[in-house]
Amino acid sequence: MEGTTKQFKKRNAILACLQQTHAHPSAEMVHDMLRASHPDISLATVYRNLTRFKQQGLIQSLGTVNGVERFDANTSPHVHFVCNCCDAVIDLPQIEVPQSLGQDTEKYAGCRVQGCQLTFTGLCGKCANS
Amino acid sequence: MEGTTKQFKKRNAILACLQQTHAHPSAEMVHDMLRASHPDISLATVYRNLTRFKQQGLIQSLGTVNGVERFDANTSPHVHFVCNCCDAVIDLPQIEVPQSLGQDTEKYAGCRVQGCQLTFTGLCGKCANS
DNA sequence: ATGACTGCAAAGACTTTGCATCTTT
DNA sequence: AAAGATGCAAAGTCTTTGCAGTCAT
Repeated sequence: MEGTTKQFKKRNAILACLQQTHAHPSAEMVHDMLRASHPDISLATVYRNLTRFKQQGLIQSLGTVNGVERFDANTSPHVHFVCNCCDAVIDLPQIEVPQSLGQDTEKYAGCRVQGCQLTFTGLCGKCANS
Repeated sequence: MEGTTKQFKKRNAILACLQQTHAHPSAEMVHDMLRASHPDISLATVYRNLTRFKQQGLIQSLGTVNGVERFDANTSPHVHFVCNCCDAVIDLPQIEVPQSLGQDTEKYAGCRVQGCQLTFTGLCGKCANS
């Protein structure tokens, strides 16, 4: 068979991994997660494919948390919370950034806004209670 | 004299540099800017003092832009615009993130919010017209 | 003397890249 | 055979750190 999910195609596994998790993983986290099913997958392949997916718009980067880039397969704009203690990243699909803020930005900065990212930081539930 | 601004005290020069610019510089940008007045300043000293200022709360990090950390001596929470083309960072003191969003975040994520960062991205005035 | 700050170079952490190999068409 | 994907190791960037020398008190 020649479908899109041949077992030896690691690219699909990497994308699937990102789509199935809510952990907003780093390259190394993806690598670790895939080791069970693909014992010989290399970190370079993970990096190469993450870069590719990013360029294709299949995933987005959340920027770096403690020096490490984190990724999200949910490319629709949404708000995140990052725990200062354990580096967990939590989605907040319920929250919306008022459109007017983008318009104000264009007005005040004389720029053209293409995207926006709102990130709250603090302590996640677990870390707050320990 | 023994004031706080002895010429051989580079720490003050680094902080002053950050306070006097709106460029939200990286360590290397600070280093370059200070070379004129302090020809022998080392990049390590800049990094060391930036780390120190951050810990002391004298400056804040904006996170990384294209893999390079950027700093701001304005520690009051405020919105930024980052140009995708030239990496310029622009302050938007006029814009405010509704308080309610932080409260909603605590509610939905079950977390304790300590800070928030809103960053718009796009093309700055210069890059949009060229 | 003691403690603090710095330059330099080495080390570290994260990411990218060159090359040979293997797979797929 | 040709194009593409991958592993491995080397290289590259950005940042931190160890150590010795300098300055301040």
